[in-house]
Amino acid sequence: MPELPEVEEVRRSLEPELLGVPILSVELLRGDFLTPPTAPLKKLVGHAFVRTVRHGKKLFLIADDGQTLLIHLGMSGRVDCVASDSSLAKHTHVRFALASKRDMRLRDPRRFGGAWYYQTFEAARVRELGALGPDALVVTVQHLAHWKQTRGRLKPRLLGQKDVAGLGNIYVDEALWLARLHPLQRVDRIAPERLGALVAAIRTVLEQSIRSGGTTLRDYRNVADQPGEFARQLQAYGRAGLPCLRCGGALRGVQVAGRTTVFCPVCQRRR
DNA sequence: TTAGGCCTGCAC
DNA sequence: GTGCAGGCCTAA
Repeated sequence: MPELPEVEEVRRSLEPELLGVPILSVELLRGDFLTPPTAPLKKLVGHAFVRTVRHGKKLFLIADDGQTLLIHLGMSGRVDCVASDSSLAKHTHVRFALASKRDMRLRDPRRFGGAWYYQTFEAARVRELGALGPDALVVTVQHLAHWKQTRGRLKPRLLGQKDVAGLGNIYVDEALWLARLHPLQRVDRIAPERLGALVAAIRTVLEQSIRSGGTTLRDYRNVADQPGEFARQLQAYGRAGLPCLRCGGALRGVQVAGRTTVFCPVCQRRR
């Protein structure tokens, strides 16, 4: 579900609900959703989150004393902001009651996501960002210049989060389609101008999706339970067999690194 | 580099 | 019932 645009929409829609509002109580309903499971969440009571930071698909909530909660939404995670007296939805794992008489609730049926507690934001960023590449919204050609000296295929590398952070299956396919690059293109053989096209396409696709509130295929919702509207603008993802909106040829569906992949065999030539 | 595992829900 | 799903980690 959530890739960079969806996490960004969650962040933006969460801020007005959360920032500066004192936390009245914290309830961990499912211990193994939190790392470490024994983290002193109660120490957040009396404090307020005052800042949010997103890097790739990771969302940091930073309290006024530095305590930091990292949220990763995995495949089915969501953050709900609802009245504190509203009934508890199934698969709600953490509940923050706020002085506004509203709750922030972390919910995740498949539990591929989770929450991580840190005493300080610095500790969180050291631990969480160490292995991540630059955020996909600000990645540049210079960041990818070292690809010339490395092996690997384009789509798996973009999904790996180490070169660029924030792309998942949907937006990789969209960006590759826009940049006219084949998903199995060797990264060391991408011409400089094609690399520029890739970086530009990544930014374009992500910014357009953010403007639409992200992509809702089925589950994704922002904190106010609103879906994203980018699904209708998808050019490649989910369109295998349908005509390419650029050349009219049939889009092809294949498996790449075990992931469903759609591309245009005419526009996206392998070099 | 690929396959499998982690989980649940949903379409078929 | 089977197969599949937007993520990501581990092991072979």
